[in-house]
Amino acid sequence: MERTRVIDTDELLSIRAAELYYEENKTQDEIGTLLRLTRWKVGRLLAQAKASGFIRIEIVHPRARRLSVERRLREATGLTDAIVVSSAGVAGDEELQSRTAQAAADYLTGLRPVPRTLGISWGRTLHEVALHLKQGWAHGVNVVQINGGVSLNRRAGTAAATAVNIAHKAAGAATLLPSPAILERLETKQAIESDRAVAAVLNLATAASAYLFSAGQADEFSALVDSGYLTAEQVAELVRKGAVGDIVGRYIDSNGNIVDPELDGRTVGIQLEQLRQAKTAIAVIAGTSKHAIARAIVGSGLCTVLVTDEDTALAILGDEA
Amino acid sequence: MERTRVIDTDELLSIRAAELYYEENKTQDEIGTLLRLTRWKVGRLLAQAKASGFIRIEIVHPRARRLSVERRLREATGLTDAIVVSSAGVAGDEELQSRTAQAAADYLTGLRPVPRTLGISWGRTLHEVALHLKQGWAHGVNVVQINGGVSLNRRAGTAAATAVNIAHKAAGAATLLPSPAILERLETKQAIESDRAVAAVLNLATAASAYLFSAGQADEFSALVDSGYLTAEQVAELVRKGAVGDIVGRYIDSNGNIVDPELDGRTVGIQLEQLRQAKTAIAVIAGTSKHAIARAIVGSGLCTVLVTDEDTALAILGDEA
DNA sequence: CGCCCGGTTGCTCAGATGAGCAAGATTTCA
DNA sequence: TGAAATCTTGCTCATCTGAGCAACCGGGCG
Repeated sequence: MERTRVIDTDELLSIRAAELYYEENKTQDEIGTLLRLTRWKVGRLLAQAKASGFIRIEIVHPRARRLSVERRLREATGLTDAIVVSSAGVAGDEELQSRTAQAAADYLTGLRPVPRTLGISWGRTLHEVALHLKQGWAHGVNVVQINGGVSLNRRAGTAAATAVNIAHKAAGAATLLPSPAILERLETKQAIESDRAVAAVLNLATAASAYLFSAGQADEFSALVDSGYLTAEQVAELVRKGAVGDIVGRYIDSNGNIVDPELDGRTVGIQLEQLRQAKTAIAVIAGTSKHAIARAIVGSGLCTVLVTDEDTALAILGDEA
Repeated sequence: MERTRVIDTDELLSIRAAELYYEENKTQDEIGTLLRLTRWKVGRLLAQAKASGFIRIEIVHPRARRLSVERRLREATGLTDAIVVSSAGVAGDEELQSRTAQAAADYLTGLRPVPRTLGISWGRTLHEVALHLKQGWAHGVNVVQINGGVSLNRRAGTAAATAVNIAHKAAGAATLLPSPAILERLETKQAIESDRAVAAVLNLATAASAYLFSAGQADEFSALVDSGYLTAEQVAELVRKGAVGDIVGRYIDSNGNIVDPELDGRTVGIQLEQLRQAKTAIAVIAGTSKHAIARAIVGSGLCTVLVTDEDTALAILGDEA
């Protein structure tokens, strides 16, 4: 900290002017009289104060977005769209996730063209997005799961419920993927994928007109560990190999590459290439623990649209301060 | 927390409008086109957003003051003047004290009429005020100490140095009060007060045209404990009797009354009545631990001017939130 | 069925503000 | 020192914005 920085007279004046302008809402003219300056000088001081960052304007509201950050994200990453919710005055990660989910629901509702088929993953975040969607948010959107996980999930049915909920609220049908997320043996996985019922769903998923998914961090709190697909040790091993998190059940490193091809081979769901080639792939990611995976996803083109919180967005932009 | 509060359409619109206005700085007209509203509606939405408190404007600068809080303080307490420094983006109490001391120095520099004799107390805060004063801040201001404490002070001379420093920078003379702050026996105190040298200083102090002083909290970290005048146990006992802190060495309760008349009788310095009757009595008080004593001082008319930090000011106003 | 009333909308108009320009002040460098 | 270069100042003018007003809308009530 530079304790002894020189503060020149104009800087002080600009602060006095700002106080009178923003706190006392006097006109620049009145301030001019008070400080014995012309009103033009006051205007310039004010502009200077803004430019130096002494004036901070925050919009404090759960639905507030950070348009300037969104713009920077779009420009820096080539995303089609970026939605960044403000974290001003937020207590914890939970509130942040809720706000982000709300924003994702809003985005989905306003999405044009309306997707005929929407491929979705499952998890806490997606579940919350479903909750925030309003009845009738669209008409005739069919929903299809893009990765396995229904049966083994501890709170059985959350994954299915998410898909059904989203479809129902859009007066469409839900198609579930009746398969575990990860199988123990490659042969089992190949067998299940060749099953007509499963193959049909995967084909539908591959042909979806838009995707909506979240991502998980790579640690012992991951949903895949929680659901019993992986042990904490297995995840720790993946981390050693460079994993930063998972997306549709597949663990990737910071460059967006599959970390463990063998494991990946046993994972049921669409391929990452599908997401990379999709015209609309919406990633919804919030919370401090997901900065790394968010960065990896955006950096490697796994989504075209990112819905996230301000801190995650700034982490992606490399703006730690 | 009300999670399910209804957010009406206008509220959401006003947030969108605010984002475009403050973050993207578009004109109200442009926003109107974007949101399919007339520019008047946009203006009203913006006004509504401000009125609802969704727009927060902060001036982030070490020298920034909170004029609105100052005004409220003046109105609520009848103070002649109130100076409140912003605590926006402040790390710890130390930074807060430094800012407040700076503000006190500024106030003193601008004080009119310039006092011929300035009565001051001593302590960490006053020392820092002295440091922040600029060479030549006034011409011919004489400084006189208003309470004892020179000799016993651990870092001997700080108290004296403060007075000398302030006087020197104003091309004036310093008069020191050559006495301990508190004496062990009443007789000793009476003896020392009747000594010609001491009596003369006290007379001068009583006749000062303005006073500048700080205050101490009542706990084991008090400067009087630190200097060896009182033990931690004695202070604890004072607290039991209702003490919230000390001012010019005298402990008062939340109503501004002397807590322990016996102890007070052994304390050397001007009487609190002197401060109450003074035309200009400037109190400089900063930090979370001093909220109670600040409140007591202001509430009981012990100062005409208060220089403090935002949190302390809000505590005095009863605005915890 | 018509009327009244609170609330909202679009507008006029005056005051507030920012962009751009030319004159004046200050610094820099030969 | 002198002159060029740069910065600062005060100004004009066009635009932006808020106050206040009249018209309008929707619903309750006689």
